[in-house]
Amino acid sequence: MTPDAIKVACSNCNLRELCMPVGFDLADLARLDEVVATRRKIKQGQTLFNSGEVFTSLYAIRTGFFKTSVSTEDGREQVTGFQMAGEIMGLDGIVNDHHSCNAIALEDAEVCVMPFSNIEDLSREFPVLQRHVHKIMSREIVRENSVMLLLGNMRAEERLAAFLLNLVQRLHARGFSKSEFVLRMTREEIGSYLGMKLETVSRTFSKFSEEGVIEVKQRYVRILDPDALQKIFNPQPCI
Amino acid sequence: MTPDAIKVACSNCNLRELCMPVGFDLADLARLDEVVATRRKIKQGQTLFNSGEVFTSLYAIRTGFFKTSVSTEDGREQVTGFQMAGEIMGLDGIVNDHHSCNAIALEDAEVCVMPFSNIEDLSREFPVLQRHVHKIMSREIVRENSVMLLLGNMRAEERLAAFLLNLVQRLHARGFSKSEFVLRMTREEIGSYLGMKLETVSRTFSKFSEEGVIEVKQRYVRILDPDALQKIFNPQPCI
DNA sequence: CGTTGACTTGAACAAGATCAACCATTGTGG
DNA sequence: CCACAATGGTTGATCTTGTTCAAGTCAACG
Repeated sequence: MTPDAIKVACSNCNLRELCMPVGFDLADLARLDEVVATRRKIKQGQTLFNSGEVFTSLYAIRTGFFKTSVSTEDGREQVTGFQMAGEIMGLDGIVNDHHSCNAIALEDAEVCVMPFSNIEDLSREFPVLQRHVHKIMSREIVRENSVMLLLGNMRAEERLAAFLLNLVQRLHARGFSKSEFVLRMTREEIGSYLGMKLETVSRTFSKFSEEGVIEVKQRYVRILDPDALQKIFNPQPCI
Repeated sequence: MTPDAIKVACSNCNLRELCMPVGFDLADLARLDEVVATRRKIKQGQTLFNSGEVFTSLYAIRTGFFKTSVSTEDGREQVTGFQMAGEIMGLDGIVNDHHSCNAIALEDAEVCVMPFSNIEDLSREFPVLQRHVHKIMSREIVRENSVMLLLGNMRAEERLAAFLLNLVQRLHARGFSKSEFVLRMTREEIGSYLGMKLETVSRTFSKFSEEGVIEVKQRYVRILDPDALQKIFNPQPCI
C-alpha cells in the first residue's frame, strides 16, 4: 500500500449524489464502503494508469480533473475524454485485463481505488449496485456514441460549442457556475478531443468571442449567450 | 409475442464460441438458455429498435448484418457501428431505460432476444455470466475509443484501410475468407461510419484498386495485398 | 427496356491544416 | 528581484484534403 493511501468511506462522501452510491439507501451505503480499498493522490501531469498496464480496479474521482487518451503506433494522440469529480475511470481495462488507454491528471487529484473483484462480488449481492455498474458502462457507451457523431458529422464551431456546453453542464451539476469556468486543459488537448488542430481551436474561441457569445482569456471562459451556443451546436433543420 | 418468435437454446447454438456462452461449461450453458426469451426475424431495411424506444432487452445476432446509428436534430446520421453474427446490440439502452441509437438490418437477420432483467438475475447467480456481460460492455467502450482515434486523427485512406482490415478480420473469425467478401452496406453508410462523404469513399476504393492493394467491383471486395493495407492503416513513425 | 438506386469520376471550391511569426504568462536561477 | 527561458496561446498567409456539385455509368428489376 502506498504511503498516500488511506482507508475511506462512501457513506459520508460528499459526492454521494454523483458517484457510485447513486440510489443507495443507508444500509446499502455501509456495505458499499467495502468496494473502496484505498484512496490515491495523483499530482498534475502524473498518470493514474497507462495503456498496457494490468487492470485491477476502477477509479472514482474525488477531486481533480483527468484526461484519457489512446495513441496510434506512430505517436498521434487522441484524447477520448475529460473526467471530473464523481466520474469513473478504468472501464476500458475489463475486457482484456489490461488497460487500453491512458489516464492523466490535468490538476492535482485524488481518486477512490475500487478493486474490480470487490465490485463484482458485491454487485452479485446488491442488485442496486449491479444495476449501477451496468448504467455507468452504458453511459460511457452512449457518451462515446455522441462523440462519434461530433467527430464524424460536425464542423469546428459545432464541435467547440458542444464541448463548452457539455463542460459547463457537468460543472454546474457539481455546484459550479452555469456561465463561467476555468479550462483545465490546453488548446491542443481540446483539439485532440474534438478532432481539430490547436490553431483551429484558438481561432474558433476568438470567433465566438468576437460574436459576443463567450468571453475568453486564456483558460478562463465565460458564456455570455448560452442560447447562441446551443443554436450553433444544435442548428434547426432548414425547412 | 410476435408470430415469428420461437423458443430456442444457446446450448446447441453454433455461435457458442463467439456469442454470450463464451467460457461456459455445459452445466452453465443449460441455465444460460434461460436468458434468451425468443428469437426474432428482421427483414432487410427493418429496424430492430429505434432511438427513444423503451429498453427491455439485449439482442444477440444469430444471422444477418446490422448497422447502428445516431442522428442530429437536423437529420444528419452517424453510423456508430456494423454488427455481425455473435455480436450484441442494445447496450446503449441500459443507462436511461430507453435506446439512444437505431439498429437497422442491412440484410435479412435473426436475433436472440435477451430480456435484460433475465441477464441481471442470472448474472448474480453465475459469476462467469456476470464477467462476460462486463467484458462485452468494456469491449464496446474500447471499440468506440478506437473509432474516436480513427475519426479524430486519421486521413481518408487510413480510415478505409482500418475499416477493411477490421471487417475481414471479424469475418474470418466467423469462418469466412481472409481475403474476399461482399460489403453489406452502401458507400454512404461506410462514409457515415468513417466520417467521410460517399464520393471520397468511392475515390479511395478506386485508389486502392489502382495501386493493386484491393480488387473492387461494386460491393465485392478482394484484398490482394493485406500488408500494404496494414501499412496504410498503421504507418511506421518517421524516425 | 426503361426506371431506379447505387456507384464512379471530374472540376471547382472551402474548411481546416500547416507553416511561421509573434505575444502572454509563469517559473527559475543568477 | 529581474532576466530570460519555456510553455501555451494568438493570428496571418498559404496550401491541402476532402467536400460539393454535376454528369455520367452500371446493375438490378418490374
